[in-house]
Amino acid sequence: MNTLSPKKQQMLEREERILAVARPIIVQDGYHGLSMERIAAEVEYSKGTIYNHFSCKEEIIIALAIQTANIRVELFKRAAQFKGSSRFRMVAIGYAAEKFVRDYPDFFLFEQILQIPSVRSKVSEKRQNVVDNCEVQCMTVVTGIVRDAIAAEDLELPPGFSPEKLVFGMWALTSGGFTIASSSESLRHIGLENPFDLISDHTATLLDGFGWSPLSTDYDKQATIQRICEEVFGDE
Amino acid sequence: MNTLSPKKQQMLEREERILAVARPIIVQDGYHGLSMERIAAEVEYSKGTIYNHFSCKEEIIIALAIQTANIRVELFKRAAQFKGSSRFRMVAIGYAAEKFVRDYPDFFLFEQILQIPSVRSKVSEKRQNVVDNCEVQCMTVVTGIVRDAIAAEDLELPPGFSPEKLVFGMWALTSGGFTIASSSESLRHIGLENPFDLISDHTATLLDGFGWSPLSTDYDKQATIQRICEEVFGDE
DNA sequence: TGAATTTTCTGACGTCGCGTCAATAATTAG
DNA sequence: CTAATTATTGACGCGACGTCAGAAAATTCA
Repeated sequence: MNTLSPKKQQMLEREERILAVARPIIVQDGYHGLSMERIAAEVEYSKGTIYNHFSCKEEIIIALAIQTANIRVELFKRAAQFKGSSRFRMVAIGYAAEKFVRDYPDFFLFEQILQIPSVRSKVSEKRQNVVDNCEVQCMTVVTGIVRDAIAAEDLELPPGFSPEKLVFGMWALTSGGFTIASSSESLRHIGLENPFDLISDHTATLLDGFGWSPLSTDYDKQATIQRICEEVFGDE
Repeated sequence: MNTLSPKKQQMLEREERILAVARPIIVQDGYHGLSMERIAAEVEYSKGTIYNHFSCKEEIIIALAIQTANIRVELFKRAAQFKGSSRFRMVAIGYAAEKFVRDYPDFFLFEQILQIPSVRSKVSEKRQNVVDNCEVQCMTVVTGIVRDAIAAEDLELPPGFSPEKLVFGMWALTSGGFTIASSSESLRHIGLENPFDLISDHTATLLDGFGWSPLSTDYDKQATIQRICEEVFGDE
């Protein structure tokens, strides 16, 4: 079942090596610093061989994004399993999102690059679907928690307001927040530090706005996060 | 005072022409479709002359962004002057933001491109400051409304929670929302249409979460927006 | 084992876009 | 009207892209 033909095995290994070489290049020197020639030189294969694996550098970038996107899915799934009320599980998701951004800041760079239409149009539909699917998986996990909350009567959504809509808001707030935090200088102009805490405060307020109990005023956030760290992610 | 030397005048005019030519190119063919050669050909000047105005294509993109960013500042300033309670003025801002995205969708493309570090590093600090400053101006306008709300006792923020922090949340939510709406396919996967209404609902809920009165449950949103359209933007 | 065949790898090649700069044309000053 | 200054041009060198004919390696078969 997991036995691949040694041929394919070797192929995959080399693919990993190419990605491993490409990652620091793009992290350090950005989109324009990454070139097929440079990868070929560093990985010590010819350009043609690299092209056998990836048809352009954008394809490499999305492959890097996929590696990391899978990790996020895992983090979200783990967070969703936190033993506690729906609202606390939501806090766990927030923590997972934050942890992900902290641990894999590169991902945001890849995502930004891949958002550009003229970049996106160069990558295979297959890989695009994989990233999209990762995002959908994450959102599905969160939607599940929203449904659980409704079932448990921790939350009542306005008529016609689907769980997906709530998740959209959370997603917009967090991804927008992380994007601003990671890129915009306007933040410091305005005297804000600690964007992560801020985002977490805002998601809490938004959920309060929906009346998702227990409200953020009724539980000890610090203690909850403490528990999440220990029980879900095994951090101290 | 507004008399520029005819030299400079002519210079400016040509700059406008270059930008006017570049805009549709990048809108249609994206970042990679835009090249100095192509601009030169279409504007019927030589490449060298184009380079006299803009030192690279990224510089042209940011110039395009600046044109549009100024419009947003104007929209926000106008919205802030809506005669009504602080909460309604906030709704007006939301409407302005939405109107801006509707009327100038290109701006998001430019912003996305300019967010990429390796692109950003190619543009002059001067122009970067101009865009940053536009963003800061917008946020300052909004912050002013928050302060007014506090002064009028429509809103009480938690201790240590500055108006700027609230604005950050609004900004994250709307810009994140618009970004997802404009790019991600995940939306339709999940069955969401009308992202604009959704964003507006979420901002309302977030403000409700802060207890900014009148709460969204206590006023007629449709009617308010109607008034805003007429009184602030003169739309029917 | 060794020749034949298939597969994989290679780097030179044509192309394109960038940014420069010496030469040329236009403008202004004297 | 000429000299000096300023503006414009496009050819040039460079680097990256993506391709492909041929070299090298691996595999098959007698």
